[in-house]
Amino acid sequence: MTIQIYNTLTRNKEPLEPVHPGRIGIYLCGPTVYKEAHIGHMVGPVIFDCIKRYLTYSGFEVTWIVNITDVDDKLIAQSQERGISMNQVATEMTMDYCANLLALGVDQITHLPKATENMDEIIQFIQDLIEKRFAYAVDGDVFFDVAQDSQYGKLSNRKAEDQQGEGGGAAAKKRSSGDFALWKAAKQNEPSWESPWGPGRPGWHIECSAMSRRILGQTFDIHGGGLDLMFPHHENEIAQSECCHGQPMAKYWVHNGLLRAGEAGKIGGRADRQQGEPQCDEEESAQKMSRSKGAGGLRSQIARFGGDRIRFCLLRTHYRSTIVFSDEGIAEAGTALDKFYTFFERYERITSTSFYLTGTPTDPRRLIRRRAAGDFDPAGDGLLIELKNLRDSYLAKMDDDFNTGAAVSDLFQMLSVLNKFIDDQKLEDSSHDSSAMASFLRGCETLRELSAILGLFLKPPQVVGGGSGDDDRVLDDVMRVMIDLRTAAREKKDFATADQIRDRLGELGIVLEDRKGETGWKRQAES
RNA sequence: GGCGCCGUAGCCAAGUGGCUAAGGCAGCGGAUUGCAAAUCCGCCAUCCCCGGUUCGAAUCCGGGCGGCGCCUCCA
Repeated sequence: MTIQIYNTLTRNKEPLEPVHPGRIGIYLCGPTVYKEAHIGHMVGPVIFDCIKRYLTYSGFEVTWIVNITDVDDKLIAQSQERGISMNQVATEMTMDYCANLLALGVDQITHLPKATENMDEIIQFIQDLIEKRFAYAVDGDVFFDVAQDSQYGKLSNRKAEDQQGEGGGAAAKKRSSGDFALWKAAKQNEPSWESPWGPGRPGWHIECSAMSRRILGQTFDIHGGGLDLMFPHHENEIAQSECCHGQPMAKYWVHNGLLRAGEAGKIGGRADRQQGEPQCDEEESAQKMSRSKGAGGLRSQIARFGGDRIRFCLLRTHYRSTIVFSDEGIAEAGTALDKFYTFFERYERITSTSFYLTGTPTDPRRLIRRRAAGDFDPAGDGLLIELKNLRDSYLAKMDDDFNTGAAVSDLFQMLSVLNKFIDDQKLEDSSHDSSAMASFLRGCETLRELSAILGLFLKPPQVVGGGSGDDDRVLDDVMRVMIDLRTAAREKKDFATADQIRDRLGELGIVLEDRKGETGWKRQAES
């Protein structure tokens, strides 16, 4: 019943015990907003969105921070390249980032603090470190003195010497190569802030130490980020914060696996490997998203496939493992999710209400029933006993380090159970038993409850294809005509004509479904 | 070179000491259907290789082989 959480710091699962009972603070390293977000940037936010939902569901009051790095070398480079201010670049890309988050259903973030809006806190933090002799200023730069930190490297199991940090001119100023910049003196024409060491800007790591302290305190519960940030970024955050405060920065360090762009075919060997054919092509190998061409296509991908589908692709795998993100994977997720969408249509025909409104008294964002509230007594009802077992199984998996990949299977099983119940009880006929209907409705609430934890099915999928509402209304009218004509043909046993209509529509991506007494239609999912 | 991860069915993917190894996609057989679609039922893996620990291992240890990440301000 206690939630277990994997802690990178100890390389073990540990029971989640908050610093302050009943409350949990989460800090997730967010993006540097210098260009459009890509799908790889969404992995952390999506999994942490689920984690927050689940913790809230489990009774905790959760504060979740995602920082926005809006001052940085790459931002400066972009602004110079585009001839606009750094602030303008940052504003544009922050909006892009947030738009993508919302499209994927990530709406649980409490604060999105920006580095540039926390300069006082950052400067104060650096001053504290200098006073405590963990940092030193040289010609307008300030460096962290790694040699003073006996604990350095405990997160990633590395030594200070491994940290290269700033090269070039900065290297000469450092006491040792492992030292890293807390403050960088401004060069010509660079945006800068006044400080005790002269005009400059913060180094990469310090904003996280400063902002997490301001909002969450000196020691907070969960610090997250991609696996690639473990070293040097998180290691340096720990060094700064723990040297400054003399207490742990975060209790649990949670790292999500990275995404790779999947390519069909054999994976080629490493370039630096000597043996074997030297001719295998790098083209073939799956590659990490961050530097690949996958960037930029995110918004169109979400528009094309729908946020739930992308989200499902990310949640069907355990968050700590690598996700291979491929076209085939998206297509497969589409087929899998269609089972749910088909069920929701069925639900609507039976109940005349939208599944998306089930158990949602108010704002869909708040659609998190408390765990205790969702519990129920099956009271000997066969359907409810099955669903209760699946619910228990699901919750046990989520309790075990947020195992969304495993939990998903219970959702599919619930779907089968509910579909079977509809078939067996003939709920689609008018003559069904009212107590069966009551069980059904209760069962659907559980499906709603559990899928909401993953942030799935919170709203209907947008109509794929992007027609305006008017177009859709016209299309629906036209489809009525087609269906009427076909129905007439079928009644005359003119199946050749009926099948021709269905086949031709099929070529257009429209699927007809003959049910008792009526024929429905829908568009085939985009793949 | 240093640190770390992974190898489960045609594909994706849970499971990390003990019931018949989840679930999804694809496929096959059946129910249903005028035929389909949707839905339901059934079938479909002994877990990269070798050795060890154990009453018992996909799960622990050792050794191979193979894939991947970080060590470059990339989530």
